[in-house]
Amino acid sequence: MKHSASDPRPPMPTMKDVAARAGVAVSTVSRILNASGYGSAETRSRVLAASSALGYLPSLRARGLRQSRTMTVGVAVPDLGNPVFLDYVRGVEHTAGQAGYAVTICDGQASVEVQGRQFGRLLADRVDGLVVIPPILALDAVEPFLRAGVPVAPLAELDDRTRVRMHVDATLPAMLEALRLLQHGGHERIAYVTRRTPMREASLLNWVDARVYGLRKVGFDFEERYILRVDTTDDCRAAVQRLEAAGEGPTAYVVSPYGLAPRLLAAIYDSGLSIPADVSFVCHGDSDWAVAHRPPLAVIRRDYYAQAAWWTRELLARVEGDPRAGGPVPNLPYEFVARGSIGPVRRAVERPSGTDLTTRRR
Amino acid sequence: MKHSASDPRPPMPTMKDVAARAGVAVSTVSRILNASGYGSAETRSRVLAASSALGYLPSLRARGLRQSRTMTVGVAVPDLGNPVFLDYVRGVEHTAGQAGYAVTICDGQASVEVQGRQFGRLLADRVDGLVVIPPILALDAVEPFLRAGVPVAPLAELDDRTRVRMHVDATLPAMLEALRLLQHGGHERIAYVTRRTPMREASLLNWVDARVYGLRKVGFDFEERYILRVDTTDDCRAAVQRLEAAGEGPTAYVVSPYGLAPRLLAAIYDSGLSIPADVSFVCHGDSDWAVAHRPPLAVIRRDYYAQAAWWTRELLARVEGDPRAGGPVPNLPYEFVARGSIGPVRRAVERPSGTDLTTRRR
DNA sequence: GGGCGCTCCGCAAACGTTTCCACCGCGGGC
DNA sequence: GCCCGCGGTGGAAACGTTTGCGGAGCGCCC
Repeated sequence: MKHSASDPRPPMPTMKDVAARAGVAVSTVSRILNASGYGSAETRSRVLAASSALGYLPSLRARGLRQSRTMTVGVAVPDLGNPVFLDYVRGVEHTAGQAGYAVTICDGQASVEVQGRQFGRLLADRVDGLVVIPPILALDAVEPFLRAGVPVAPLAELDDRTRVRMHVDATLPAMLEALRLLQHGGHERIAYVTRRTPMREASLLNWVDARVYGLRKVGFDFEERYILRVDTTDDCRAAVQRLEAAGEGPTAYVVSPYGLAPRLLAAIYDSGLSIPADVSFVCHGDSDWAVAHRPPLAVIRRDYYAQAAWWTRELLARVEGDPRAGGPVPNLPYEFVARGSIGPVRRAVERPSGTDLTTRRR
Repeated sequence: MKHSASDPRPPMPTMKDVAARAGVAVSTVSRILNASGYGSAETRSRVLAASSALGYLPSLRARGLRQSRTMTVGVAVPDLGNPVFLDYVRGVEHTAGQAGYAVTICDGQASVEVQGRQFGRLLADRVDGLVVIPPILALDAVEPFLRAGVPVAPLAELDDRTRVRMHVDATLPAMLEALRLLQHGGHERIAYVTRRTPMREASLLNWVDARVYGLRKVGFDFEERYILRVDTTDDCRAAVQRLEAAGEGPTAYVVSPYGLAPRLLAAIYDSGLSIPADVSFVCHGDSDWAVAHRPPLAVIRRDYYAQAAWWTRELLARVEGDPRAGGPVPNLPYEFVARGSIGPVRRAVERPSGTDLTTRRR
């Protein structure tokens, strides 16, 4: 596969060109451009002049080939569509950038295959390290990094026995706080809303329900019928209406993945319910939209930026060969923010189940 | 700057290793791994076996160095925080991926400097092409690409005379449609809400106000006092309250950059106004949140995915040396979606200006 | 005055690929 | 029987850097 005949693309100037123009050897150019105080003032200025005159830009490929290090780390996010992950990415970008590393963003697009391909590319590109934001989709594709000795910061614990990932979910205390507040307000029928089709199929038990299990361990248990697994807005509508029709509508909803919040919200409204009079509402992930909502939505939020920053520092330490233990993951700030969408239970009149709930708006 | 002493990182297997293990020359390995039908069945299987046994992965840096092409295109987005840009990115990712190209995402983080650095890196990395999503922040940093003959798809027209960018904003007809509907509903005091600090300072006139000017050309003119330039939620509150206090509150708001919609919404509610009874509301960029809102928000949306896909195809055609004119940018679908947030003007009673508008919620 | 160290610089070897060229054996057409 | 072509393979050059090594020039101390 060659270029078409018409290919007058002027090749970029190389170090040899600079050397020729300045009348020195390439090695001299290299050293002057890289080392800080090298060469006589005269040659240095000549080289610098030649370099900028030609618009010279060193080839990172050649450099990376020669040196072992590429000064690049990858960050793999499951799905850029979720703003939560953007916070992570920014955390990685900033701390890595500050340390002089470039960052390659890999958007997994919620697909195991896509992320797998990206991992392969990252490794083939010889990145110095990799930050993987949970949930890790292509878990198997992480292995080659470890074998090649490339440091990986999974932001999670890899359970070596089962090869599945247990996420270090520090939001549990905040969730518990929210649930306690709800219970205190008299709520008993609390629904937990999560994805139906998890991003990574195999991890259904370990990721999607991690919070449910985690909460069970610390003393809070959702009723099985109040665990709603939904994807689309229609799913939400169906789930809500089914419960309402059965006369056992929840008095509060806790929704887990960020993207589900607006969908469930629409479903609740479409069922004729109002917040917080009929149902209370808590979701994960703060945003301007949550604040702009009326009533403002109570949220559970966490400083993902700081979390990513910490892990990135830990990763870079390993990259630089400093095997400092790093210690346990620091307790990063999480927060439950109570807002107007939470109120005391008030389901005085159970509406007749025959009520028309199927009113759709366009 | 060397590695620390402890650096037992096992080097990744190279093609030489594979060759040695299979008992052939490196050139043979290369050809077998790349060309489709090469070599005797016997050697081929031996090489393949050796390759996978060693977990061999070709070094893209070396390959890119040897060949002129890197099979990589960059996509530069001004700010990943805006979901609109995510659609663009996905469009580029998919079409480029389908053509066998890898995509490097560059998040400009709404900063001229950051994007400038990223452009430099992209060029130093010798990408085959670059898709830049408007607004282009580091316009000057595009120049080196052109000089180096690297194709660039700016998704916009570059005005060679002034070196500033005129964005091809096909949403104008949709905006006009929305405005006509508002006017038809009796609205006369229509506010236009946009950023105060544009991402790229120099392009204030050319980007931020492009829509205002564009509309003026087709016959719609905003009053100057109704052009609101805001950044934060507090800005929004101040702007709204100032107009309200002066007794000249707008009866409709049209908000331009995506991120501003929820902030202005909060400001409107905080001023005690309700939608659409007091004011109508239209914003750019559809989302689940806009639909979940009550009333649902009218939006102006466009198929950015398709737009990005078209430009990517055009770019790749140039990369492959096919200088097909490509013709004019196809008319990509845009849409004005009228929803409940738009209603007829009804400001029967002008509320007394002494009303307490400063009620804040936490 | 000779050796020594220091600065400035050039040569050449790597890094891991791809690819041009040459070599070899072999079958087929003349 | 000879030559040509061809499939299979190896050797080596090249891509653009970095870097170890060594040579040249020069000042300085003993």
